[in-house]
Amino acid sequence: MSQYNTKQGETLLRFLQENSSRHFTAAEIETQLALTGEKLGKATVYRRLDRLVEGGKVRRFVADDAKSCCYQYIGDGHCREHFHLKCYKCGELLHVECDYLDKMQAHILEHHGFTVDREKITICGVCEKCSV
Amino acid sequence: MSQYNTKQGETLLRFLQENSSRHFTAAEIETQLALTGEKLGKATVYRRLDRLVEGGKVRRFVADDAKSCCYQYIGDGHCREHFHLKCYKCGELLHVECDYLDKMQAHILEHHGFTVDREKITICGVCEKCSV
DNA sequence: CTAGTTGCAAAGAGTTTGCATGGCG
DNA sequence: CGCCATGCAAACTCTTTGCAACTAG
Repeated sequence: MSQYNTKQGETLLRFLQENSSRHFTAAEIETQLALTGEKLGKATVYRRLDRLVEGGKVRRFVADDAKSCCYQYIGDGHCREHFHLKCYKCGELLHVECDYLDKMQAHILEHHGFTVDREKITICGVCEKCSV
Repeated sequence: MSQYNTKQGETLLRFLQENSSRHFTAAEIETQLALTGEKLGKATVYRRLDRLVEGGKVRRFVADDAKSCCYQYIGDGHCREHFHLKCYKCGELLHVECDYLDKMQAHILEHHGFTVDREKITICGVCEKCSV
C-alpha cells in the first residue's frame, strides 16, 4: 500500500504527531497545513489519513456534536496496552496505564460475559483542567 | 418543540422501541417502515430522530466503519444510571447496572483527575454470543 | 383557526473517485 | 523507467433546509 515516501505524506504525519494532544477534521488539517505553506490536496489528505488509520497510528472518531470525522495521532501499536480518556471539552487525549482498568476488563468478561475491546475503547468525559 | 402527536412520530418511535436491541441508520429506518407500508418522508425521519436524541430516548452514534449515523432506542432518562456495553458484531446493546463500574468512575476521578461522562460512555466490545 | 408537522425537491457538507500529471525508487 | 501518489474536479452520499399543503389541538 503505502510504498513511497512523499513530501506530503511526511508533512501530514509530522503535523499530527506534533499536535497529538489535539484532534482535527480533514478540513482543519488542510487549512492548518495551507497556513504554513505546505498545501496538500483534499483528496490526498483523506487518502493518507485512511492509511494512517488502517496502520493504527491515527484514531478516527466522530465527536458528539460534530458532523464530520476527527483524526488524532495515537502513536504506534504501543497504544493497545493502555486505555484512552478523552476530554470532550478541550480534546486532550490521555493515555492511561492503569491496573484498575485492566481489572475492569476482567470483571466485565467474568460477570457480564462481554469482551471489552481495549483497542477501540475511548472513555469520554472531562479532564481535570476543564472540570473546574 | 414536540407538541403535536402525529401518526408519523408514533410510527417511528414504536419501530425503534420494538427493535431496541438493534441500531439503524436513517436510511434503514426509512426502508423498513416503507416495507410495512408506513412510509415516512426522509426529512421527517431525520427531524423526529433529532428530537428523540435531544429528548434522550434515542442514542446517536457512528459505528466504526460506517459512513453514516446509527440510531438506537435506549429508553427514558433511566439509562443515565447504568452503563452501556455495545457489541460491535451483532449490535446488541447491554444495559448494565454494576457496582464495579460505579467504582471505576470514582477511581478515574480520584487517580486520574478525570470525570467520566457515564451518560455518553459506551463500552465497545464483543458480547458472549458473538465471542464464541 | 393557529401553529406545528409533513413531504418533496433543492441545497449543503463531507468524502470518494477518475484521470492526467508528477515524483519516488 | 515503472509504478505509485498527487491534485483537481466531478460524482456521490448523507443530512439539512425552504416552502406549500396538511393536520392536531
